[in-house]
Amino acid sequence: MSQQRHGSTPGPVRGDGAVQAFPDLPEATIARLPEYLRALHNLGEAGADTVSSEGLAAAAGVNSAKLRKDLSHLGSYGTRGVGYDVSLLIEQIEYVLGLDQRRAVCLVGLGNLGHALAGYDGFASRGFKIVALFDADESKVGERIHGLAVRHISDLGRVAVEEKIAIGVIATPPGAAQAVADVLVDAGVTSILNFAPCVLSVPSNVDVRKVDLAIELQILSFHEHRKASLTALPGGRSAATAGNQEAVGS
Amino acid sequence: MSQQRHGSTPGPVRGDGAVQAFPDLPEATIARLPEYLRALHNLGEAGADTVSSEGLAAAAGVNSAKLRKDLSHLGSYGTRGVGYDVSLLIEQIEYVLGLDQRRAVCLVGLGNLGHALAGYDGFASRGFKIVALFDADESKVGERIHGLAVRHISDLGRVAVEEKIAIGVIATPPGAAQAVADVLVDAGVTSILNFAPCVLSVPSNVDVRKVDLAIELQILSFHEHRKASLTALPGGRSAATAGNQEAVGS
DNA sequence: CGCGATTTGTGCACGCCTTCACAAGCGCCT
DNA sequence: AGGCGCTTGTGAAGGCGTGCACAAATCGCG
Repeated sequence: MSQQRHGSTPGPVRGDGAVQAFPDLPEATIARLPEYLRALHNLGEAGADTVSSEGLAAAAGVNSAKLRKDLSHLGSYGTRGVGYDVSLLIEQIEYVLGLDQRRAVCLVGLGNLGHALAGYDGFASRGFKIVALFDADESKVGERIHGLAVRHISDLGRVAVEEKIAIGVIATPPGAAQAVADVLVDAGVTSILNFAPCVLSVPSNVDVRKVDLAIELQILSFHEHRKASLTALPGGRSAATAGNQEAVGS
Repeated sequence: MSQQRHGSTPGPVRGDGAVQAFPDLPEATIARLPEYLRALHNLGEAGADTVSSEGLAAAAGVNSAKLRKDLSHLGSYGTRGVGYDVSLLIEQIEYVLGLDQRRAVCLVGLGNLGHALAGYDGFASRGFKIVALFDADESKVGERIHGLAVRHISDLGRVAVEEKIAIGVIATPPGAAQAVADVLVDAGVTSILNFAPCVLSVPSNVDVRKVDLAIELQILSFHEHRKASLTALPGGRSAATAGNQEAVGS
């Protein structure tokens, strides 16, 4: 595979033919890279030229040691005594995440949530382009949402192949989600973002990420429950968690 | 503290006064409980009376050993040789998650996403009730969304106290999120669900969960990137000929 | 009543991730 | 040029979570 991002600076480049993609970035690291990226963009717009691991870690809400280890995993080079070059680091992370290539996204299910997702700025601004919308409801077909016409779900398979859809977003009711996933998989889609509250069965080469808004609330509810049962007890520190969330007292 | 769900079956009850809420459920377990709960509801509606750990694990998409360990953590008792009583387990999990108490939720920011969240069925169906909507845009104030009037954000603090808001949902642009969080915290809200793509600073007794749709896509993008670099190798499959090679179907 | 089939609950080992602490490296100032 | 302060990159330790494998327990049946 060619496609080395820029030949100028040294980096994790294998000069000898095979690039071997990415050795084995820890999943936890990958999940944090987008956060670093956003922080870096903010810093860049603020005029910063370089950042220390401490500064970037604070901006991203993580431990500085963790940040350094994450960046070291992807072979990124900062400069000791100085920090990281902001724009260089942005390039590197975007390359690792594959954001230098635009990926076509389709959205299936245009209920409440799907409607909002279709117009969500965050997608376009991060290099993702929604190229097709689908719904099973005939009455919705043809409707234009944020400049894109809704198609009937029976066209999903064909269009997904034609448009080289890379990522499918499922925002249907749970009952329809598995069928949609099957069609997407048949069409060669290998990444699915699932908003439907159900488990999807897919081949092992397909990645599925799930976002369930109700689950998030239930997790918060648990912590509320826990905290509430502690406030009854005496003692100052009512709900001192050994805690997950970062809590910069500022 | 009282509120022991049913005195009949033995459980994680401390007969001696202090109940001490929940010992220390692993965070990973807590995150899975809502998934189990949903699977249980499905099974219950399907007429199942009891479930084996194997069956429930399949329905929830996890390993059966993990499921058993999770349930054992909260002291739940199944019956060896039989399985778990569906309705009893539902009760237990709902109790642990604190879903037996209705928690008031407010939603701040009624853009694209906020609008959808206001009408999202998943909240109400899980026992959460959105009791107030806020936005900074004067032109939106007074508008009724799914039966609830939008109030101006300057009322947030007062209303949050009056309505005993337990959970605040932030769906504002990132620039406004921190200010909203500060107001919520001042009003005594100790749980925040943040959809804005930014880091929030809150006191350590406040729990923040973050949902960032763009991050999910970027993680998928990485895996696409990684997979794409492998398709160059033999056995590579082109999108067109992607036969549906079944994975573990149900 | 006893036995076998079945399923839960859990001790244990392994691997991943986080965190600390520090040596190595870089730039700047004198 | 040399030394000093600052920051990165990383070895090592500890904690957490996962999954295996099996003992304990319960039910049903002969």
